[in-house]
Amino acid sequence: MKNYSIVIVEDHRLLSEAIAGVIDNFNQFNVSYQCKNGKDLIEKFNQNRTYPDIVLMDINMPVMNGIETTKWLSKNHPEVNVHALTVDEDENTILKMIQAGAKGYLIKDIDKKTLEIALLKIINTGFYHSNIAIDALVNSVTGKSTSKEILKESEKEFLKLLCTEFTYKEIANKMCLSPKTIDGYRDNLFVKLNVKNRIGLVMYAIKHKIYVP
Amino acid sequence: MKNYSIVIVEDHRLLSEAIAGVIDNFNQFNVSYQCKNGKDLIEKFNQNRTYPDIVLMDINMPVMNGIETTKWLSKNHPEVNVHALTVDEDENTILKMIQAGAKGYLIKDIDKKTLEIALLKIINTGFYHSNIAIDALVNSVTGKSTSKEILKESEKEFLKLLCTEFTYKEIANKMCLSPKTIDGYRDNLFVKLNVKNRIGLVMYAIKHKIYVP
DNA sequence: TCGAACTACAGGAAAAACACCTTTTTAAAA
DNA sequence: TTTTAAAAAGGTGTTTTTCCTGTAGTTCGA
Repeated sequence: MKNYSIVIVEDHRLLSEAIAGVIDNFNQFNVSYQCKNGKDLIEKFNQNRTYPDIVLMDINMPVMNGIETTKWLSKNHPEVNVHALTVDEDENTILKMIQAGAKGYLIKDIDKKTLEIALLKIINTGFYHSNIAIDALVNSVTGKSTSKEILKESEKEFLKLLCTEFTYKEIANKMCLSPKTIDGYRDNLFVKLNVKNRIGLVMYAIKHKIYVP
Repeated sequence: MKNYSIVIVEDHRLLSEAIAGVIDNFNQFNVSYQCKNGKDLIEKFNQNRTYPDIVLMDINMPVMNGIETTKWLSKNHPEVNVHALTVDEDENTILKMIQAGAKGYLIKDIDKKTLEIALLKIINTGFYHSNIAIDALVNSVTGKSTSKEILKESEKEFLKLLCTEFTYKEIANKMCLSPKTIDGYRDNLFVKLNVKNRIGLVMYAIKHKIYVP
């Protein structure tokens, strides 16, 4: 029976070690090494000449996050199975990871047995998705998707300012635009993001990590 | 050499099992059982007649959170060492846990070795705190504390509703109060929390985890 | 080169939010 | 029972936000 190697990319050390411990107990799998973030992973990849079968990737990390790292891996080591392992992300993040090349999406709220089954399925079929990821995919296909990449830079900039105590007039000033243009930005976003007022926009910005409180 | 028993209270199954795995490898410690939340813990405590030496407690959990559970333990089983084990909480939450009776505060970003050292220190001295907890304590003593317990329940309830797209009139309805009373609540909070508008209140609520997006 | 689509911007009106100040209720203390 | 303080509610006026509709300039592809 072949032994498959796994690399964990996760910034919380205890969690990382703990998951490694769980996986090392599976008899078909072993953890080669652990990385604190994407940059760390790239360094280790560049100095080793042997690559793992599966990379388990956290999404929120300092220095270099899961999405960027996954993109790098898809480009430079497409033979490696990247799988997201995270707590509770929104649909958008899940889709971004999948677009970036992740072959699967696991939520951390699974038990040992399920993790083992998931890893085996990844090896055999190339993918495994927790239900939440399936939902996101279905929604994106059926067009119910919350939003793909509809936001322009100026709108993101605007959303960030919305999350402060500035009035629209002040925001217009900061962005060097007429207050009436700002009105337009806002009204567009109301329709695009399907919210009724500024609070709705603020919540959107926070949930999608455009503004981090 | 005595063997100390530990109970883990943590809602994410994988994480919970993983930590349990790490701890079971320490030769002076073993995990008696794991609980999904505070309610679960109380049930297990009530049916067992033997209690653990240490309880490792997550703070954010559904059903019954870490603070409430810690209060219950301090009252009903003061001989049990409760220790918070969590990711990154604000000063307020740390202080609340300590007030509730937690003997220590560990951040999840520690490595295996440190966890073992921490557990030993807990057994021997009764406490262990990650640096972040020390900071919070020092700040609270030196009066720099962000905010103690200035908010009443009704105000927290109001803050939660503020974070939605409801208008003040609708909020008044939900709270069964006159819109004018709601105006008063808002104006009070503006002064108390030193913000200018609803956005400021929303940000306060989020930063202090009164509302979780 | 024509029009479709997009961006910046305006006017105006109605609704909601904000400010300030007063009065009534309620509940507890003296 | 009177006093007092806090909570709830009312009045009035200003500012900001929201909602419409509409125009001028630009870009870009057919």
